[in-house]
Amino acid sequence: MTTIRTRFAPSPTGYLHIGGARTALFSWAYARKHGGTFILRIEDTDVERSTPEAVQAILDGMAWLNLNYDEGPFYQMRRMPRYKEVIQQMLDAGHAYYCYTSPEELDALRESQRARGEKPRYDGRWRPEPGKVLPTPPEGIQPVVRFKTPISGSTSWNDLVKGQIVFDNSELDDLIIARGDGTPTYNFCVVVDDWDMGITHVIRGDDHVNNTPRQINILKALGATVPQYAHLSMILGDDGTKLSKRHGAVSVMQYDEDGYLPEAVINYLARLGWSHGDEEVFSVEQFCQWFDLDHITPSAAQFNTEKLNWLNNHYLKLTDNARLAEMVRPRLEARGIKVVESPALSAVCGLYKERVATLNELADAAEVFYIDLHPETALLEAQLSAEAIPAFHDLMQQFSTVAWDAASIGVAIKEVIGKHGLKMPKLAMPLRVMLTGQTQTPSVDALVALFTREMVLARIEKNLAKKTA
RNA sequence: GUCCCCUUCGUCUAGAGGCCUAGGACACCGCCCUUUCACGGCGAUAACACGAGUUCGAAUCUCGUAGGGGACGCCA
Repeated sequence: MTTIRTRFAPSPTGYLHIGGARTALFSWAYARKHGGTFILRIEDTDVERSTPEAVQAILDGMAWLNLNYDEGPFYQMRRMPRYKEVIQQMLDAGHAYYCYTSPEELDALRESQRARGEKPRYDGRWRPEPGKVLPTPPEGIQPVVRFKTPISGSTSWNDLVKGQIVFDNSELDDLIIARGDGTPTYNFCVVVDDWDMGITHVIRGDDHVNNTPRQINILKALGATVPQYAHLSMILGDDGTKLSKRHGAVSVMQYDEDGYLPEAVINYLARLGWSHGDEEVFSVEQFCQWFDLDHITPSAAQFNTEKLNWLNNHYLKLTDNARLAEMVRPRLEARGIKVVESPALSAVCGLYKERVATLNELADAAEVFYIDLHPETALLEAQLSAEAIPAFHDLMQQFSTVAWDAASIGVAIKEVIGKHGLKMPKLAMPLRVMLTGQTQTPSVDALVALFTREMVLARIEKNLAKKTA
């Protein structure tokens, strides 16, 4: 029984987006599930568009999601000698040939084919055949190398996600495996790498389905073992359209930025296109145990931020307060807010984590504890009735001596409203506004207890003064 | 245009011929909890794209139609 070897092979032409992250996650999980090996391979043969920054962005994204690889990262640009060696072998074996057709001629060919309603494809004019007389190679043209695709028959494989897929070889043309300058092209590098690296399961995006028969044919020509393929359908944006810069095709690191927990993103992505019965919430460890290719949905899935938010809130509630504070602190500091020792940020996070979807919302909530707060006058006016003012003076009296815990504070508040014949909201609502500038807060006794006694007294006094002034 | 793929509640999905009067989750709506808003609890609305066929029986199998997506590069 051979061990499972999977790979994630992004091209470093941009950040790691959500679709790529899911592909990586599934490849990774499949290897983990079977005690196999997960390989990271950087497909950087497009010198024009590949950048070191993008490589770093991909590495960062994977690190954030905790998708660790066992081998690599391998860089295709460093494997040039190997590719050239194999190209020569194919040339020698008659599996490939030189083609002198210029890009301009190719364009013209494709255009005329399209005009006739045909599938644009190379017509095989330089393909050697028994008894066929080839044109004389023109001077001064660096030929490309084309793979000699079988002319008849069909190529098929049992896709582990989509089932049996068959392509007529007549649909495939002789693809270029080496450019005029001798550098190999994508489909060829993939084949050589998957072969050399002993990949057993190619788990990749749906957009590669059409490349698969070509790759299988090259693999066969090379006498290599054909791996198993699993093609994952794409992820659509929140609005059901293709992911793009405008909606959702953001870097996974954007989710970090936006205050999502990596475990929430992993859990969400795992459930997007894969299922284990009715299970919705599970750890990565659990996911790795359950993961299989049989339960991957073959159809495209629409990203749903609402559900991600729900999951994130779930994981936020599970996270201990100290860790939350460590994640919220830099977010507050980035806003220029100095987080002081008291009120304790961990306690603030503990009280508010029930009610927020993201770390940024947690930071929003925590902010009022550390700034010089000026509640909106109109809001205070609306909440603070004249009859409540004497009660607030009493409340300050009580607050200056009461034991500083939520229970005692609650008792003190009840005493005051009882004495003044007020309903709870008459006092609680303006108090919320004075302390936080908002009418929606956790229960008022717990809220008060979070602040220092001095802060509470100061905030009440300041707002009372404003009111009476 | 040609080839390939896809199609269950608004969304993610369960479902491998009878267990389906189609289940779960998010969202939405209602009720409860409550000192506001959340959280939580309970409940409701909501789907097998369409048409044929196979079968005693089809969301599940076959064919067709429609719609959607992908690919047709000296990009990956």
